[in-house]
Amino acid sequence: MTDAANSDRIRLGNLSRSPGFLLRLSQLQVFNLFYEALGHDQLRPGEFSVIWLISLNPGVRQGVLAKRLMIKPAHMTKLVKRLEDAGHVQRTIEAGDRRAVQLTLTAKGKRLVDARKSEVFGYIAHENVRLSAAEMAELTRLLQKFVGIEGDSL
Amino acid sequence: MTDAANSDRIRLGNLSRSPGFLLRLSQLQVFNLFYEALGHDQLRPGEFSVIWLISLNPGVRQGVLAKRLMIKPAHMTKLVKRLEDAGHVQRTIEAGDRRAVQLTLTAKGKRLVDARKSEVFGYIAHENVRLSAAEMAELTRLLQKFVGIEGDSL
DNA sequence: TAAAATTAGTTCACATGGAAACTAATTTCC
DNA sequence: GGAAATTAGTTTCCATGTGAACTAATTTTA
Repeated sequence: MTDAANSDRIRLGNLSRSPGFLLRLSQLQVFNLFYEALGHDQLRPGEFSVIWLISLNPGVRQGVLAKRLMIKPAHMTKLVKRLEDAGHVQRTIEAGDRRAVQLTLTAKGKRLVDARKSEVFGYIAHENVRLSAAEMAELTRLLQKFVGIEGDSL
Repeated sequence: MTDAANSDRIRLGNLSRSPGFLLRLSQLQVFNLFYEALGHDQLRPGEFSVIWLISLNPGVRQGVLAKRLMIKPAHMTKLVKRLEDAGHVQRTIEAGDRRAVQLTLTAKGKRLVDARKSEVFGYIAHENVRLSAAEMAELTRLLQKFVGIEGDSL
């Protein structure tokens, strides 16, 4: 039973140092924490990101949002449609350029952001995580640099 | 044109410090690097992980692999079937427990691992990345700790 | 030892996200 | 000013991955 075939402890070799693999595992773990904390309602991470950015940037074009969030335009169309159907987002054809769609929050959307923001930005409690507060801060700093986000709001 | 509605520079607020968001962006970036370096053949990250682990742990059960890689059993079935159809993996019903499936590499599978491993573990060149070698090492260390992988092979 | 519970894996139906082709509006370039 | 190119967004179809229900084999328990 100490044989690799039957043990749960398997050798990872270089995979245990592979950033891609570690990022994938990390993201799955964070997703699980998110859903434990916020899954009770239907709010999903991507959806909150979108309404959050609309609340900070009212009137933003959905293409600009897609680019910043690295969501493909085709997917963004569906995401925004869901948010519109749910009554959180208002779509407006831009006056100057009738191809473009401007996004704003409805009153309901604003209430949702307000009600959930503290949970959304606080669901990674240090009790649930193997890193200290200082390590978590350093991890965040390195990830920011890795993806090219430097300041607070850019 | 400096208005949020029309600018590509949008405010992120707290999202710019959200580990979940940063992990997602990081993973997309790493995926892109992987596909630039290795996309020419059909090898995908998940598939390589599987044959890599089989090469290090011959005879491993596919359920054990699924658990370690955080792949759902239903998906693992399809993944392994693809690898079997491609002639990389051999499935064997375990003698002692006929419910279980043991995985080993074929000669072709071994050749694939050997041929690609240096690329797979080296595609994140420091030229392509905003972090120094030391920062990359620290990021890797923190991610390992975050997901609970401590030593090399566990 | 027979019935109940658990475990390993599979199948099927669905959801999530992406690529390619498309429409409509705008800009560029003779 | 009109054809060609570009841009914003949408639609359609497909690949990837998951949940739930299922089969078969094994273990537990009364």
